[in-house]
Amino acid sequence: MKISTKGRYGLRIMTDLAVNGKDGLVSLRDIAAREHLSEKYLEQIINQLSKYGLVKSTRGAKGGYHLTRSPDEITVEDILKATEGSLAPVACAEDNGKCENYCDCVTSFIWTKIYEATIQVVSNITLSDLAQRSLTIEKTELECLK
Amino acid sequence: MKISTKGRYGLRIMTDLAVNGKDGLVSLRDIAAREHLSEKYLEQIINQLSKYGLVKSTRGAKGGYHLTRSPDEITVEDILKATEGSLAPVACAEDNGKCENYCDCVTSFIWTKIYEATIQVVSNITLSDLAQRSLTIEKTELECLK
DNA sequence: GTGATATACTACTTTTGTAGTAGGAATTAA
DNA sequence: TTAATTCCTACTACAAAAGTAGTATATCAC
Repeated sequence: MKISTKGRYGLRIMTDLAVNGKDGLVSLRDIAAREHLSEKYLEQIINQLSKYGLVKSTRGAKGGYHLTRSPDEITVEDILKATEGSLAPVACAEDNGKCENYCDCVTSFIWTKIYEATIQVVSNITLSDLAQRSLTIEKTELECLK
Repeated sequence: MKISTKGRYGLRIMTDLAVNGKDGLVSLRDIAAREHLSEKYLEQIINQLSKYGLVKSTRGAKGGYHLTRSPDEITVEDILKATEGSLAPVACAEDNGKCENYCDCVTSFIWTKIYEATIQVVSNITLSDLAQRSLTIEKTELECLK
C-alpha cells in the first residue's frame, strides 16, 4: 500500500510548475535543481504527465514545460493516476469488485471501499492547494521524503 | 498502492478459521486445500498472524490453529496490519506527516488523509462480516484473485 | 549555419520486494 | 514408535522500483 517515488516526484514537479511557471516555460533542469532530484529520472515522470495532458512541452533552447490547465482545475487524483497508474488496492476494485471472471469474492467490497475512500481524498485536493502550502511552509534544509 | 498476496491470503486464512474452526483446531493443510493455496507459503503468513496474537497454535498430531478472539472482535485492520505491515501510503503518514526530521512537507497531509480514510474503512469491517459473506456467497469455481 | 540549450526516445543497470519453495527440527496424539 | 503437525531458517525465481546513460531531434540566438 505504498506510493512510489513516481507519484511523489510527480506531485513535486507539478507543484513546482504551479509556483514557478506563472509566466512562461520551466525547464526540467531548473525543476531538478530546485527539488534536488535527478533530471533524467524526472524526464520519465514528466513524460507521463505530458501523455496524460497535464503538462505541455516546448522543445529547443528556451523551451520547457507548462501546465495545460489552471492549478485549481488539476487534482491530486489527476497527477497520481498519471504517475502511479491505478490507485486501487487490487486490480478489480475499480470495477466494483467484479473481475473479468464475473465472480464476487468475499473481500471485494473491502477493496472497493478503500479505493472509493482514497479517490474521495485525492479528488478533493487541487494543485492550487499544494502550491499554496508550498509557499507558506517554511523551507527547511531537512527533507521529509527522498 | 497495492495489497499483496500476504494481506489477501491472510484474510482468507482468518475467514477460513472463523468458518471452520468453531469447534476445535484447524490444520494449515486443511486450510491450504480448501483455499487452493500453498501450505508452505501460508505457514509464513499465519506465523505473522500468530505473532500479532490473532491466532494461537497447537503443535503435534491433531494440532492446528484457532482464533484467539471472537470473529466480531477481530477487524480487517488487525489482519492487514499483521500481514501487510503498515497501511500508510508513505512511511510518515501514521505519524501525522511528521517524519523523524521534524519536517512537514507539502504533501504530508495528503498521505495522512488517505491513511485515515483507509483505516476508517478497515477498522469497521470485522472477521464476522467476512465469515457471513463467505457463507452466503455461492461458491463458484471461478477465482477472483489468485 | 553553428553552437548552446532543451526535450524525446530507447535501452540498460542496480537494488529491492514479491511470491513462493525446500528441508529439517521440535512437538504431540495415538 | 510413528504419523501428523507446527516451527524455523534459508534459498530461489521473477518482477517492479529507482535511477543512469547515450543519442536523436528541435529551437533559439548569433
